[in-house]
Amino acid sequence: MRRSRFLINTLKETPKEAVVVSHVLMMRTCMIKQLASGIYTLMPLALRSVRKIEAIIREELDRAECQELSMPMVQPAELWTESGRWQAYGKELLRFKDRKENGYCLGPTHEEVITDIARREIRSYKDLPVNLYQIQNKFRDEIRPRFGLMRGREFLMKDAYSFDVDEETCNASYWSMYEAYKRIFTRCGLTFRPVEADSGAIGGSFTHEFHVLAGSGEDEILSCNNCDYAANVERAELASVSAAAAPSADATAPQEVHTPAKRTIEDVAAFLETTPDQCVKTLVFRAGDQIVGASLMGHRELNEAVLRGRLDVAEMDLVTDAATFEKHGLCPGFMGPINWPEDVPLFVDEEVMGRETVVTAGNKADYHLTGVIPARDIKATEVMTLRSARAGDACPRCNEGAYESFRGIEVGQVFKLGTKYSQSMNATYLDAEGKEQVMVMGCYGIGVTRTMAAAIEQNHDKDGIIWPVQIAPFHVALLNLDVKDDEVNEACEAIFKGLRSAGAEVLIDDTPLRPGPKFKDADLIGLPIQVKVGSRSLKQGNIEVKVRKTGERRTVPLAGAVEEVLGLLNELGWNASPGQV
RNA sequence: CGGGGAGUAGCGCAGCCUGGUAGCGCAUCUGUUUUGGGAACAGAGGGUCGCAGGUUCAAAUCCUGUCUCCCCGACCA
Repeated sequence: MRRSRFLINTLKETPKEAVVVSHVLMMRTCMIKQLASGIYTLMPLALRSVRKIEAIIREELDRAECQELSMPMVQPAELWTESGRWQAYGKELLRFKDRKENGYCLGPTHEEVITDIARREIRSYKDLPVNLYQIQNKFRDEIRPRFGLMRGREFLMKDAYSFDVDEETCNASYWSMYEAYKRIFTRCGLTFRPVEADSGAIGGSFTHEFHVLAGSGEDEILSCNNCDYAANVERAELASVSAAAAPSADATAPQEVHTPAKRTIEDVAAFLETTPDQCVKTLVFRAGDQIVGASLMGHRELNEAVLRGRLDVAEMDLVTDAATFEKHGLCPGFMGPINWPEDVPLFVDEEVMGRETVVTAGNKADYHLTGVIPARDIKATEVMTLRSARAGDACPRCNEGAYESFRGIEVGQVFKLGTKYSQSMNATYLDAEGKEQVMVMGCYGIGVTRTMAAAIEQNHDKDGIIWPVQIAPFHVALLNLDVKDDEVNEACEAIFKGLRSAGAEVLIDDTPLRPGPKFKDADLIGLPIQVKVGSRSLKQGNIEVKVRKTGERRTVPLAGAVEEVLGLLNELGWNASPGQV
């Protein structure tokens, strides 16, 4: 493709609405154009990369014996009423009516449609298992679309659905997809982690999320450095802490210490010449119409979701108003589990009870207590796991490793659905005894456009994108530095044809710009290999090759240029056969 | 939905307070000179100032309403 014929207007300046790197770089390279909030046109450059990702997905799913189909994006309300989601899905489901006043929605996902297909077409256990997938635009009316393609309202998704005769074969389908996903993201040239996730409302099932690791990721992931366990920090399990032994009868009582104006854990710890992990902090929340306290060690963060779940409330806020503190005799900045007001339930993290002695506040202005023995002194309404896991915590699975922390972008999820939809929509088959059975389902999603955004989040530098070769829009940027020089033009043409006949995709910069802007643009667009042909080095019979990722430059004879580039592309993983990954 | 910010040329911005009919940089087009890490000069095109009312002799500017976009939070496959 000739740059002079390719629709791409790069920007020197960053459009002000873009705040994350993938959004900025996609705007600057003319990959996407915003039409409305969370709704984008994929320009030719972006679409080429999307097609590469799709091709990898198709190859790997075909290998896993999945079948591609295409379902309508517009779906009738009746199907959603049948599954119960017309009510349950909420405002994220974009609904509308046709001229006959019939209800429709734009598909945010396709469980209803695929289950309808399955119940019509699959009648016998001999027809199972089946795995059907599509790659299609989805629409979800997100509360707050943001970050370009990272969280759009309309986005390209691969969604697959498996149907099995029972739990056991469903598990096999699930793990087959899990393995396919690992191959897909590996082949996309991405660094990722499969992460255990919470099955949420659908009890008894299991699910994994696939996260591309990137510092800008929205999710924090904890991963064991010894075994395979990895989980979103919100639901990472913790090794339980056993309570400390009861103290001897003659153990000393807590000592009251004057700590004027030392309100934060850091201040108190510093003042008392100790560390936050020796001090107990206590927070007070309003959950509905009740006030509750929560105590945990000072270096910990409270897992609010756990406390909300325990209290069975959807919302919970930190208490900040003086009136409430006063009403319960609480002293902000000096709240502790000792002398705790009886009318306020107090939940204490088990880690606190595992300590022999701790420092706490004493519910008295400007005073803390040292030498508090939790087993003797703290009267908890309930001891439970309130703390969030964090890097360094022992792994609860293997009991040998410790957690490491990563930031990740969720690009895929595999989910064992069980019979949620097959039950409600009556998707059944006849087993070998002629008895009617409910199919067992799984669903499997990959955010294709989000994967592309995540690839950029993970692979860029200050100059621009650094495309993994497998999903790069083109493989080579061929820069003609002197379009008025016939020899340079001929050399470019020869390299262009040579690379193309070897299967490499080349974007040849044949514009009459000066070399400087061409170099800047090539770095910005970030194709894996740059080939620079100019009259200066061509006089010596040479051209220059640069590897975008490493910055390495080689001067090579024109005659060997094509071979050199192909070699470098292969080193970068181009044409790696699927079996090698 | 709560809080904050912004809509003026394709992009980035100034002008608004103090009303007088729109400007700068980049980009685009023409020409000349340049040509290996975002060139210089000369010229040109392009904007109903988000939209609708109102005040006024006169509105980008003041007032009212409204729409859109972005950020933080809540929420979320």
